[in-house]
Amino acid sequence: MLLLKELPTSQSLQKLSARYPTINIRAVVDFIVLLRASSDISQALDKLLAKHGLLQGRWWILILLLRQTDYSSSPTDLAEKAGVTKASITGFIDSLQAEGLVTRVEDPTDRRKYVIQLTALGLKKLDSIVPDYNHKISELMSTLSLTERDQMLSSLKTLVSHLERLG
Amino acid sequence: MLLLKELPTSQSLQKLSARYPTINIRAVVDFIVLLRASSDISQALDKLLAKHGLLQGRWWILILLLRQTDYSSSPTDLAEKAGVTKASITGFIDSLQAEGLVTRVEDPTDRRKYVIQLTALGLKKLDSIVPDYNHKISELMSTLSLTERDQMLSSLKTLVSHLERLG
DNA sequence: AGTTTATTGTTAGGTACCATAATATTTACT
DNA sequence: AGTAAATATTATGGTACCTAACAATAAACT
Repeated sequence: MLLLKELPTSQSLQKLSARYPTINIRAVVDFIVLLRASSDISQALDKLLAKHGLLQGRWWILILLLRQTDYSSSPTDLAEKAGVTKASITGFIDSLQAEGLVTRVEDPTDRRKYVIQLTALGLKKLDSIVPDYNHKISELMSTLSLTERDQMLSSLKTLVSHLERLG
Repeated sequence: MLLLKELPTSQSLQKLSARYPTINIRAVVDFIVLLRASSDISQALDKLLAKHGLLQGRWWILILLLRQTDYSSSPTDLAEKAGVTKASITGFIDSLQAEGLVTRVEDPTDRRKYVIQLTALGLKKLDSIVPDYNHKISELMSTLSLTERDQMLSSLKTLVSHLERLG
């Protein structure tokens, strides 16, 4: 998603303030700095996954399967847990199946259903990524103390719980 | 971007820990909570903009133009400040121009160049959005004290400055 | 038992947001 | 004058979504 690299300068803020006198500059700047940082972190994760030949969509589907008993789940369940439509899940499954990382297994009790399951190859792939992923995430997060992390996450949760103020 | 709605449960974490004993659970959970919050905030902004008939890409281009003297800038400059390629900018400009929000003005001194400028309609559109946007962002951010915001942003900046640890 | 309703997953078609590579035009350099 | 560099666009393609319509099946109702 497009997001400005260039944060507002004091000059451009003065300009904005002149045209929109009621603006709360501090709030608007804080907000964009927050968005910018979030986006940078997400993009860094993209880059890490790309090194392992994965993209975010497929990655999170694999992680969801890893969490399940038998490493398997239904498309509907995956859709709910991933927060996308079933139609979107179909695409991800197609792509993962094409690489042999998951299979569609027919449900014996209900012929409408499929069980999506990690293959041995899929699990092997995760084994080759997750330890490295864990280590790097741990390295990154350890640049903050536990207290700082608590405070940061607590603030973020406060914001999230008030997001209806934007709508 | 796909991002899990479903955060890990203690059960799934135990499972993960069994398979990957070196995992730093706290770090991995903190990281996904951070991503989840960031994504929620970004999506809430999408929703706010959608109400005004805009999407993030076009919105940020308009904001960039608003910051410039004469509300105008070159495609190359916009590309740099937005952090996308010039080819991508061409698409955004096409779309904005189709709605009459910006114009392409030929540069009199260099016939390769165009100046992208907000139209009166574009400015009117911003005038109809920005005060509302400002007010809502201000409302949202005011759920945190200035100190909390400072701490949160400072922590985020620390993380961003160490992102090379992921790569 | 037969009909309607609901559920499951896929397909079809479309949009937004990006990238790379190739191209045309124009300017700058030597 | 000839080559190199810069500017913007087009062409092409990929990822990540969506909605709406569909086919198959199962469940509920009468």
